[in-house]
Amino acid sequence: MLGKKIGQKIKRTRKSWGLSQIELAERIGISFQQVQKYEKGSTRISVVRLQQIAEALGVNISTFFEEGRRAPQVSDHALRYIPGGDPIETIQPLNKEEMTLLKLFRKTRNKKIREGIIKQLRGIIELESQR
Amino acid sequence: MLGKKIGQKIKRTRKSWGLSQIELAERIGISFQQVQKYEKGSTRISVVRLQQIAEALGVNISTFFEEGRRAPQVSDHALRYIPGGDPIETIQPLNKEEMTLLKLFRKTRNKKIREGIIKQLRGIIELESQR
DNA sequence: AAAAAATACAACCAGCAGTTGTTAGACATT
DNA sequence: AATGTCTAACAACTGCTGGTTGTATTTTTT
Repeated sequence: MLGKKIGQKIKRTRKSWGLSQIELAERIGISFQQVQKYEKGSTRISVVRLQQIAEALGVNISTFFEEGRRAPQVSDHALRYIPGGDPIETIQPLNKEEMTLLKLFRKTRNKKIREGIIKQLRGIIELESQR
Repeated sequence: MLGKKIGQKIKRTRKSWGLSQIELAERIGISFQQVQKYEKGSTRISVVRLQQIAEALGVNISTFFEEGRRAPQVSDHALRYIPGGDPIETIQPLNKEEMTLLKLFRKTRNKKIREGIIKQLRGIIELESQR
């Protein structure tokens, strides 16, 4: 199944406004049959379409993504993310371990040694990635 | 242009994790050239795709919809708040070598090994300091 | 109970999502 | 400095599917 969940939410939201498929379709400039497919989940909805739909229904687009129940478990991956970082050069904020690493690395005056550390890491990753 | 905004955010998020287009593409099972198109905004991104991308990048999908909220500049804040994490000290911008180090370090999934690297650095510094 | 409106289902087609191929620059390794 | 590797931009091709129109069925209104 494709994004069926989202389709159901579209339908629900549409109905909550008392709109028909036809009316919604007109608002976003497509055929009502296509709206059917969205709601049924038989075709993929592009992001821009969903934005149009959200606008036509007067809701925030994130509405369609919110889970009924919230899974509080987030990857520590995600924990370190800061929304809307800067242009290209931005990096993820450093966690404590990474901070330690960086400080120590900066104290290492010898260039060869720093290069060695990096080389070593490369080797380790290569090993790890061998499955 | 199409959802260019979103493409830029994808690119930014990907880079912040030090991932290449290829790596991201592999994670979601498409060609890296297609990732390019997403980032450049030359093709529409379906919602399910964006969900895959969000998952591959370890961020919530709504991240990509939030309007131009920018992360505070590092230099402006002595401390940063990371949800669920410890406060983070401000750091100097990373040079290229440090950037490389960090990327590699982050790819090292084995905790023991990361700790080993740090331990090793401590030893080296100790050696260097006794002249 | 007939008309009208809303939804469902099917078949068709053009556009584009996704592919492969090539090229070029940046880094590493010898 | 020569060579290989990794990354990314761009072009050209193609199969799939997003979107269409047409028709049938259900639900609502009068």
